[in-house]
Amino acid sequence: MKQRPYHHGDLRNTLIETGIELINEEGLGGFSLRKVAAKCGVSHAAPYGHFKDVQQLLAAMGEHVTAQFTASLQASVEGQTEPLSAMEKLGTAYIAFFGQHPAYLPFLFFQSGITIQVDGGEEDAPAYPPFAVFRTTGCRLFRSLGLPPERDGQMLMAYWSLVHGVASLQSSSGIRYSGNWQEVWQVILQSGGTEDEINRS
Amino acid sequence: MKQRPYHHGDLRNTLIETGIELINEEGLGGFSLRKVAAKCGVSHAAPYGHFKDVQQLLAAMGEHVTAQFTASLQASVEGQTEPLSAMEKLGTAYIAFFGQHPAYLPFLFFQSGITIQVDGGEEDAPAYPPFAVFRTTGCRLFRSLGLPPERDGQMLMAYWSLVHGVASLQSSSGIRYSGNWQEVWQVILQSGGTEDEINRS
DNA sequence: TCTTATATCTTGCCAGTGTCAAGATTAATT
DNA sequence: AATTAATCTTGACACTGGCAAGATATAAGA
Repeated sequence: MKQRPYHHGDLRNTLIETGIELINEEGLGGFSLRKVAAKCGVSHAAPYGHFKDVQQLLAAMGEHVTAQFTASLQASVEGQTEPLSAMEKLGTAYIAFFGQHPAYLPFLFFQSGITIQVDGGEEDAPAYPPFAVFRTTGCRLFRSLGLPPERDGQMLMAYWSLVHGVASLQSSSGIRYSGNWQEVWQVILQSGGTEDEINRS
Repeated sequence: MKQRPYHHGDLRNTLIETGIELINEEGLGGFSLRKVAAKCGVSHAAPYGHFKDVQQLLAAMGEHVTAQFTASLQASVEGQTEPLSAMEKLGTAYIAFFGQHPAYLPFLFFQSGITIQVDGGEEDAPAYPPFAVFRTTGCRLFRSLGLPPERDGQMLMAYWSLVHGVASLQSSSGIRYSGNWQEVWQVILQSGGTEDEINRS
């Protein structure tokens, strides 16, 4: 039996992955730095060599999960030729992701210190990766529907907010809605396909 | 100087209100049972006479805040004769509430153990009070637009999800969207006003 | 009124948490 | 080989939620 060497070798990454495992197993409330350290077979203060804070570990975990989230969204639209179908698949994937990982929503959006940066006009900060998938897929749809590009921002934020709201309401509180969610967020997609006048201020 | 009597007199309610104050001052992360107790001028174990858990205190606080929330929504539609305008005002009030109390969204929807019960068809459990305002206001609008009542569920959940999503994205992560939010959630309201065919499954 | 019982609050304690400081151990560099 | 730097451990501190036992005030019964 070879016991672990004094130096772990790749503790930083192991902490991140083990921390994510812990959140999936015990939820966000069951997370603690000392549990993660113990799960890695390391003393309770070892993480402080790699993260100055518990918040910093959570932020690193958040980035890791966000990358998986982005990849999941990307995969959902890969190879979709029909723009409307792609947008629907994207919404489904968004909600399914948080349905399969109930702890991720409070974790990603309230605990991990990740900041969501949508295109802010003049400030050219890197966009929030999941939103970039929305923008790519959405703009493709809007062009195919002949919508003016000026409305892209509105439509994107509307669809994103709607999908995010569905995910939140489903994931957070034990919401019971007997209807079909898919029909719900198709409401907004149908709205884009019509030629309603937009002459209210 | 009259020091407080041994028996507080109304500790249960004071704990609830002081706990809400604490959350508003220090955020959800800064909340602790002992801080609340100290703020009430009472020992750290006194709350256990009124709540078996910290979760139970949080739940009671959540109900209290939910009541305020409901009142705020109700006030926003009071006296509104135009159905569309009422629905817009309702959405604005929903988002404004969490904009003014940034700590309430994670608190209400992830921490406090309140359960959100939407009309579940056969089970006649009490509906989530804020949603009841949505239903009243929404159905009034949908009737005035001549929409079939079968679509009420979809439309209500869509609008609620959208507004909730906007509130979440705004309140949770430091989201930066340079556009006009009001235009965003009008997208979905406009969708109801048209006669698009609904013959997709 | 005096005693008893009940509700309420306090003190003291425990395990668990995040965080820091000091020391121990190993890897890297010269 | 000797020194330096990186990494991990141990021990401590203040804070947290929760429990048990005792103190105190109110209510009820004689």
